Amino acid sequence: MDTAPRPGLRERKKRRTRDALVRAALELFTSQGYERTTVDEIVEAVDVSQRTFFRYFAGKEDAAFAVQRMSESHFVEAVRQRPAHETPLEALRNAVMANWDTIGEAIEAVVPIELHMRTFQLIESTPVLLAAHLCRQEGLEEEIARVIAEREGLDVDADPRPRVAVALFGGVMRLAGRLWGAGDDFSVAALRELTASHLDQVIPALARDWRTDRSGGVPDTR
Amino acid sequence: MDTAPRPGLRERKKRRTRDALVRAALELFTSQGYERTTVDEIVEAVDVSQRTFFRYFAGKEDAAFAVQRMSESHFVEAVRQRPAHETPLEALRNAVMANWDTIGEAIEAVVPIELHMRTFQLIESTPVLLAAHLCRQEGLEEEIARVIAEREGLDVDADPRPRVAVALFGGVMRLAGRLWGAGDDFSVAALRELTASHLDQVIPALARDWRTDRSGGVPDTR
DNA sequence: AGGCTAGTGACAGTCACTGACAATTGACAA
DNA sequence: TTGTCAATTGTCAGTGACTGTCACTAGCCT
Repeated sequence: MDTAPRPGLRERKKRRTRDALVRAALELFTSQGYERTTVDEIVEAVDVSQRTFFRYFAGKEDAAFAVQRMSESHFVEAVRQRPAHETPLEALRNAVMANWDTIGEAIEAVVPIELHMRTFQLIESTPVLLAAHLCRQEGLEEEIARVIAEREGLDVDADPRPRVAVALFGGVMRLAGRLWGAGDDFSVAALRELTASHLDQVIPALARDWRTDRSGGVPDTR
Repeated sequence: MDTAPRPGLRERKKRRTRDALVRAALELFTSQGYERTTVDEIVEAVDVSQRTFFRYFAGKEDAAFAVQRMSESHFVEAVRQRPAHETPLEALRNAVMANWDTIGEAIEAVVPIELHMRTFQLIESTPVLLAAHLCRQEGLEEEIARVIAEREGLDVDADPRPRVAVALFGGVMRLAGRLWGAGDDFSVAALRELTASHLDQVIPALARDWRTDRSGGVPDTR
């Protein structure tokens, strides 16, 4: 395993340009709004041609999700490496939590965490970005459903449970994210707390008897 | 209540133009692809100026969802009018089914049903449209969650169950839609069948004892 | 050193979308 | 019936995202 076999000057330069573009883009997006920021402004801040921007990113939108992508793939990996004795929802919950602790440095290498947090809110409050976010979210859920199915030795296409479990999980996560964005404490800790409390409210409810217990968080209500 | 107090020539003309634009747009989108269809092609087919198109629709995307919007608002109304004795998920299930029977004519007044079905597939297979679809879907779910909460006399913000139930329902619907699009029978009946069978598989599973019954469709699997 | 090639910039062009203003046309009253 | 008002529409010009092309620069490799 050679994770860093001397990147070479060219590679280093590319990455520096790319990171600079991401930083500039997020900084501008969060400070003056996504729509009100032009690609020209971004490339001017980094001093490269517009054409170069579009060689690094498929579009303006793509730049906004650059950091999210890191976090997401990191999360999938975290789920994959959860011990087999955990139930699916436990594994997912623990993976999110662990992710918050370990992803920090990787993000900070590109942009300040604080900027990443502001970007998160930006996405939630910008229709075009929210749409794109939900779409990639669905792709992520499909991927995770497959990981879960494999863990449990199930066939994703035959047994709907992995997908349902992941959809439920995703729904709760999204709800927590929305509430965090609507609140007034925009710290990482606050998001962590909120996520944890929501997950801890739902998971035990699913493990309990859903039929006789009416106070849990069960959808068979009347 | 006067639902049709003589629309007036002006109104009739507006509606005719709008419908023609929708028809032309969907026809072109489904036959040559959404991205590969320009607004100029659409307006040329109807023989109006491009500016007029953008006065009727917020964007190219907006035209693609014109019929969906009808169907959705019709569905919300259907849910609202379900008898109170049905459980939330029963009400949702029955509303979808009833919707398939009654929405037909309203759609046919604008575009052929068959075109609407092809549009559905188009949305599922076009990333930009899918993103927009998921976004508006989320909005719809929020609206329905409120309707359900009201039916059951609950507070949406205090009790998560309405939202969870609706999210679950939405997830199943989306899954059915995806499978239909991936299959080879593109008829309305096929989608109806698929939707029904999926719903009928999940709803009883939720009503049963989720803890002891391991074959249902329950997310607390191991 | 010198050739190879990836990465870049400059330029022109397409397409979605918008603001402004003028021309048209249905609505309605005198 | 006719004249006025207001809604609809067309024309024109402009912005901004995004793409293809081509020449050029700069790491890389022998």
